[in-house]
Amino acid sequence: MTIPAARRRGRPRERVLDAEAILDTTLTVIRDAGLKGLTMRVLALRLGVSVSALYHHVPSRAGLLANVQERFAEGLDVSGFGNIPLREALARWAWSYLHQLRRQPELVPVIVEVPLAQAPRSSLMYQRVIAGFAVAGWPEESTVASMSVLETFIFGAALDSPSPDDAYEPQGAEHSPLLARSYAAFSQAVEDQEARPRDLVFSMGLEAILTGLHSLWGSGRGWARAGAGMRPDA
Amino acid sequence: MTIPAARRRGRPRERVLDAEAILDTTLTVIRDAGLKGLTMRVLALRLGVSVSALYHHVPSRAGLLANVQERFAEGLDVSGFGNIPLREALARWAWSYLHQLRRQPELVPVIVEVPLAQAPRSSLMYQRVIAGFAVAGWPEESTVASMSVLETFIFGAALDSPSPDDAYEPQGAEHSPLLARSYAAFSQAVEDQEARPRDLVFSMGLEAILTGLHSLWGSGRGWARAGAGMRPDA
DNA sequence: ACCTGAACACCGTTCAAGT
DNA sequence: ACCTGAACACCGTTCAAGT
Repeated sequence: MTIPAARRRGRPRERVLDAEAILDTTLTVIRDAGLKGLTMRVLALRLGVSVSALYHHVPSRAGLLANVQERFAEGLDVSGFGNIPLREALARWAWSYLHQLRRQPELVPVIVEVPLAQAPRSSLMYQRVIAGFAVAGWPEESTVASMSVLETFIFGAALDSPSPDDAYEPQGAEHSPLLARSYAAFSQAVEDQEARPRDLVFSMGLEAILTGLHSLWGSGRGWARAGAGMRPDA
Repeated sequence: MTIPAARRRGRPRERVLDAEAILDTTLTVIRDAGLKGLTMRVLALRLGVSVSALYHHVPSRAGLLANVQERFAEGLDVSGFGNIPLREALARWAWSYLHQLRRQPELVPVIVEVPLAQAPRSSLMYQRVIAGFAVAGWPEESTVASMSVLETFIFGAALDSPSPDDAYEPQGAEHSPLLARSYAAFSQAVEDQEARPRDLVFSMGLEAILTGLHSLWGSGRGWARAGAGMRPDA
């Protein structure tokens, strides 16, 4: 890191910034200091400019995060759809989705909260997934909801990523032998599978969802049964 | 709202605050102004005290949020476990969980991020759920992970709550007839079921997960199959 | 012990002044 | 057009001074 050359007051002869460079540095800062650590001052410091210089290339901090979301969607693995069996293509997509969210858990709120309207490139990703369902012969009415179910599960799985692996350890276990035994049994399975707890939970949930969805839409009962889980008191 | 009587400088004759009152007002503020809107200044203003007075009853803003999490766990419906069929008890619990998160979506990060170590009362809730699995005869090694899968899905479902119902509407649909048809078919199902899109997705996911988990652990193959969804390239 | 008021070290955003 | 520096209206937290 060289000491940035002091810049005089007016417009420099060569342009110093562009949106791309700002985005790159944004991701680095988020990785290093988290979303809360992403401040315009820190960003400016890393880029060697003044804070207000950023506003010539990015409308606001929120606009910056929309760019983050766009780049994220392009990083997901949709290569399986149409090329390998759907179940494997979905697993590949889901794991890449989770993996990318886990690599930067601080991005989860960004991905979830940025409206799709501000991220047109993200919908290209969705097209690939839906097309995968269609090619595999799933009824058209089932595909959007099925994808949403998977995405919902993935978001949830990404949420507890910051927590340590022993977050499953109960607090008041000494007061409940059953709870203690259950956690011990789960820990044993984790050991046997040579996996991390959260990975085992994710793979089990993924397997259950894919199996469940298939049974739902293969049974020919469709929404009649898919809606069976409606809230009792709704 | 009466104009608060001006308070003199020293210790008042009667105590003005306590942790319970602060928690009540905290929830009100979060409901009105969101988590970002929860500032110590706003909180103090609503309570009619100075900002620094809060620190006599609460260690920090984070400590305040731990209290929020504790109260949340006590509001979940675990009444079904041990009393009605497990599948229905789980559905009741899951819907109450989701419903409470949806009522205050801003609470999601609080619930997820506050370490269980700081919320001992939350683990009482988990005990009830695990006991429900046990009574229904599920293998001990399956219960913790099964509950986690459900919780993961619930968290994910709560995340997109702030987004409007038409968030499922694609952006570039005009470029993809398939995507347009799929969304239309889903919308039709929503109309037929007289449900909101996100409710339909949740009930479908819940149904799929319960069916899938049952098939997983009823097949006698247990983790061997539950682990089948492991990341291909892991 | 419990409250007030002032202070400290931060934020995101705006804008006149410079080239 | 594009950068700087100062300003504005906010944060959470601390602490001496008061009763």
